[in-house]
Amino acid sequence: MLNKSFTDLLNEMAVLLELNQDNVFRIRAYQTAAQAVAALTSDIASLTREQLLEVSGIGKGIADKIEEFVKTGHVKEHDDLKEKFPAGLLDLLNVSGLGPKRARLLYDELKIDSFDKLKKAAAAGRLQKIPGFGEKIEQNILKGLHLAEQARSRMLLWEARRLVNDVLLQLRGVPGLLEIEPAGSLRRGKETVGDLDILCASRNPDALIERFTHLPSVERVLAAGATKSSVLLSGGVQCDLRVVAAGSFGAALQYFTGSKEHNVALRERALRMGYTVNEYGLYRVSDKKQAKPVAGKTEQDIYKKLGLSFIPPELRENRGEIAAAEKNRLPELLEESDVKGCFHNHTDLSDGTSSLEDMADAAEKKGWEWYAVGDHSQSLKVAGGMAPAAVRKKIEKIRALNKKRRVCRLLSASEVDILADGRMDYADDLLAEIDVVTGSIHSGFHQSEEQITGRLVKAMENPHVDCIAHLSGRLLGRREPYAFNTDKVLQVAERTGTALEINGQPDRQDLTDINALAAKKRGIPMAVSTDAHSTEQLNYMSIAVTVARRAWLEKSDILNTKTYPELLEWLKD
DNA sequence: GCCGTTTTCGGCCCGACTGTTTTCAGTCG
Repeated sequence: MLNKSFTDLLNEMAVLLELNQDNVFRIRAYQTAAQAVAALTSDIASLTREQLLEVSGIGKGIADKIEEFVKTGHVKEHDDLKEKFPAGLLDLLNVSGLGPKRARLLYDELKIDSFDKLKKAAAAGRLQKIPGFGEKIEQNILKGLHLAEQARSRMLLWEARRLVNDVLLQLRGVPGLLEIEPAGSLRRGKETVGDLDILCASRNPDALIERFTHLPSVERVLAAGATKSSVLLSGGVQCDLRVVAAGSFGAALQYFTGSKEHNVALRERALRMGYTVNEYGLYRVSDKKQAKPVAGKTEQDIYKKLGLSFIPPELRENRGEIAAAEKNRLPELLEESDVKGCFHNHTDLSDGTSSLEDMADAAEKKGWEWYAVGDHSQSLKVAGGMAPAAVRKKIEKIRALNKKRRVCRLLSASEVDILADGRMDYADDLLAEIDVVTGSIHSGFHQSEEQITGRLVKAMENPHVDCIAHLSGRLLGRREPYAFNTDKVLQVAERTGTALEINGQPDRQDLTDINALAAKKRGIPMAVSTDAHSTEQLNYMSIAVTVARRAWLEKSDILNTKTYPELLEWLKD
């Protein structure tokens, strides 16, 4: 699959073109194209020129470059640009306060092309001698340099939610506060979050900014204006606060939820309809002074005035949601309250930390109607995988427990390893006794694409395997997905009716939103799972549901929304 | 470089904050 490397190439082209001070719209076109390629599920190498040109954001120029890249592994213009600027110069753009213009100036004037040279020049006071630079900018660059060196990668959605809730709690009591809501990629439910955005409506913005910049967890104040402030929380997470009047809250929430691409498309639509939209409201273009907003108090009003049904934040990525909203054809997204149970989880019989009884109690407490209690299979020694005899004993225990339980019905489940040669880790007769069999890969990550695809296909063709867990095997920030042919695997899942899991572990989130959407298009059933290893981790269901929502999934796409009798019916099939 | 409910040419989203400057450029989101 060349898509990832080509996406990276397009993004790097955009940066290089910025340094080259190329046309800003050409630069934007490369960024848009990178987004478009990232959202494709088919390999760019497998698409015809006609198919490429159908993709919005890809025109003749980019299509040429795709063909060149597929054929030769290079793009000449990219190579030429890279030749022009030293590699270290690109790194410098990661320094906050240093954009393409200033970086270029530093390179032209002082031949600065590395963190090291930048640090020395700034410390010696040589930057402030450059026209347009001054003492403050020099100091800010030094600070930015320090931050970049201890650069924090994006945090996981789960962690971001925890951090933002902590800040919200401390701001809720500030006098004059009317509304407060997290925005940004966190509200859109992106798998990782760069920094935290919080939006408020208040009668007393000063008090809010004052409290915000003095929170105990604030390490440094980056900016503090009348309506906007940025701080660095301890641990290096940036948190931005915006304050608006109540009448603008909806417009501002829409604005700061993004995504940028969604907002650009929305504002272009607004202009075509004779409106202009900013964070304060929707205005007629003829209303030059923006005296009378047409909408602004709620997000719903903004979308309605633009002839659109309300677009849930998770869909705002400019992947066709505006066209769908126009035709009133948005999906009715899965809600966590639709979920009636979970397939994939563990107990202390393998590598979990809670007992079978405690897990079952916790599932019941979540209001679930059924719960398939799982554990690892025998090969996964590091996780205390269970031998066949232990599995049979566990099945007996579950049957006995079920006799005493009324509310949440228990089923037996197992996460069974797909071995290096594609066989399942238990014999078929045992698999037949287990209610829910989930197959997963925990070994042989470095096998070839053919081998791993073959293992997944063989597992799905086993009639006892109900579901495949964490399809790609990635761990966010730690492990790349193993090599497998997505199209082929989805094709076989469609044919065999094998379900695919959306794993809610914060560092997995696997299927990805893009693959889950591709699976939906083929009508493949999916399961949202917690993969819980303790009672608390059953709350990871919220993460799995968020991924499903980002993938446009509805109740009917998800097995967990089935009632207990419906579930038994599906398992029988 | 892309795109079309004005357009195949001429547009391309919008504003806050900061710092270096006396009206604006650069950066950021």
